[in-house]
Amino acid sequence: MLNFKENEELNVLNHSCAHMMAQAVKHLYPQAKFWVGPVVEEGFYYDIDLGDDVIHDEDLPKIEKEMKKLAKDGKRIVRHEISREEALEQFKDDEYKVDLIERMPEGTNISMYTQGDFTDLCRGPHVESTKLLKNFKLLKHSGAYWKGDKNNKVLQRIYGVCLPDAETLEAHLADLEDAKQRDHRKLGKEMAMFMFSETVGAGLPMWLPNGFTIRRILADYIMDKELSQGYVHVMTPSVVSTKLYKISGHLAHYKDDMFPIMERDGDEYCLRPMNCPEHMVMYKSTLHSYRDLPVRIAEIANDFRFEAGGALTGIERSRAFTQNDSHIFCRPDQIADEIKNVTKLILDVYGDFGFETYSFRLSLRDPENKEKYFGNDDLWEKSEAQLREVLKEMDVPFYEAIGEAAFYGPKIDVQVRSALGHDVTLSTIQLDYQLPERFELEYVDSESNKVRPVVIHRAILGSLDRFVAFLLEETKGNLPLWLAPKQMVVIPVAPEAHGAYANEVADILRSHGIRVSVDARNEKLGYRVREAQMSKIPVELVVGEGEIQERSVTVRRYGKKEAVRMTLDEFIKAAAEEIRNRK
RNA sequence: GCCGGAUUAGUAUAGUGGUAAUACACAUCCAUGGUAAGGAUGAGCGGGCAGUUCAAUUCUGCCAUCCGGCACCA
Repeated sequence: MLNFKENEELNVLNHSCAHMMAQAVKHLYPQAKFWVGPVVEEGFYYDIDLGDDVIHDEDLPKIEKEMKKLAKDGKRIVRHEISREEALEQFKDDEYKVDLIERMPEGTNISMYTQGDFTDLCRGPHVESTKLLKNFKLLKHSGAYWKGDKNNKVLQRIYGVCLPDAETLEAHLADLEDAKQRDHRKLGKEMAMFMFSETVGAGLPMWLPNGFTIRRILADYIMDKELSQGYVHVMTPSVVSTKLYKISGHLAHYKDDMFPIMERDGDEYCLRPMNCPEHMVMYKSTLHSYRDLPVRIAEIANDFRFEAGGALTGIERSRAFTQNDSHIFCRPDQIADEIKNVTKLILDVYGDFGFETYSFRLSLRDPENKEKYFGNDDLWEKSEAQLREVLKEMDVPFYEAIGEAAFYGPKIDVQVRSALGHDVTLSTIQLDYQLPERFELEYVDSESNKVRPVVIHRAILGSLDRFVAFLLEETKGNLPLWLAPKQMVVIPVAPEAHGAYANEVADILRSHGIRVSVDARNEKLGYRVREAQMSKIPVELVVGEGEIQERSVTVRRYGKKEAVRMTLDEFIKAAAEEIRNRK
């Protein structure tokens, strides 16, 4: 997928196109005032104040038509500079421009770009003439809060892309269309993985047999990994007393994102939005020696968050989900090693799934906005430095993001891009000095002093839900053999004559733990083969006269045209090997 | 939550101010087969609540859900 921001040529082209779109909008909406029109990874947009007017779907073609005219007209795009004072005078009736100009240092000149009857202040650079801007498409529009603040006025935002020629534009639009085909919500429905129901409630997924099978495999997989790394697994309740969240501080900080509190017999309860506090209480229930640390408590845990309606996105972001969570209680001198181990585990797991496009993000506090966070400056700086140090030592490439920290501490997040281009967190490692303090956690050190441990929160698969969403989009629904809910189907050529052997083959495969079914319906062989291929079953085994004679099967893999006949024993050996190797 | 859009059978879509269509899936029957759709018949549909109208799936309002963004995302 193209990155319009990083590609220099596309960047200039799209920035110029944003100006041309603004010019077209000004022609159609003379009252329009313009905020900013930057280039982003997906193309360009412009934020526009249309007074009381708003953009509707049918307005985009009208704006496009006006833009075509401007591009055909081919006016030169001319740069000139004026002083800050002149600019303030010239734009004194435009509060948005005044806002932008006032941010420039006093005494500097401000550059302006003019094309025909339209002038905008802009740093540039731009293409020479609007005639280079013929191959564009307006993609979508939306309301967008001015300066990203929900208390501000909603501006009209229009998104578009501009490419150098018609062929690349067409190819890009086709790519966008392809991405929609891999949307996990579409695949999930087609493959009967999960469902939603208005009757059950918005954002509350129900896992169908196929989806549940994958979740079970994933849960087993990750718990086995964790066991091998010295974790222990626990289970804690989804409904808890609000006392717990009063201690943790979540009730003060997180209430708006929780389901409403329940009250009965004078006690208050809530659906947990996370399970950290329960693990704190569990840790605290016994006395710990410094020799016993780290204690790594893990849980496949259901959590509930009342996500804003507009945020719900299939199983990528829902209101009920299952975390692959763990809390590592350790001594300060163990932090670096523990974070390293978790990072290694993440890389190991991503390797098993063949993921290649992800990036590590060091999520830091926003120092401008300190009231959002617990704790003092020293601790924050120390924690952030510790995480940064580990990533550097491990030579893991990462970028830093200010304002993305948890309220209790900085994080290392692993970010992936969904089919529709959302940047989402899959795995996370969080360093926390706050909860141990609030829950007064302790261990006994070598001199018999009670000392506070540190907690590392971590999720490898993140939530099973989001992980499945990403897995479906990455594989386009063509799951590897070890994960496919239905791994194989046995198709007898003539059900009456060969059905018994088909059933025998299926039984033998099942005894090897393979998820298999027999399709002995009275349908033509071609029909059953087609159905097997369409439902993306990895392996299809056709058996008829010849196979019965040889005790063999004819194997055809999903998406392959050719079929290979091999003995049942050979086949089982190869298949078991493939599943064991998680291919 | 905010701005815009959408909601027609199990699924994907079409169409209309006079109660609705196509494909696949489903059911019954016939066909009994070697790698992507054998045939016939049948059943099944306008998110909810109001309003306008002789008449609403179609127009209007409210609600719900979904979609695209925005805001949010511990």
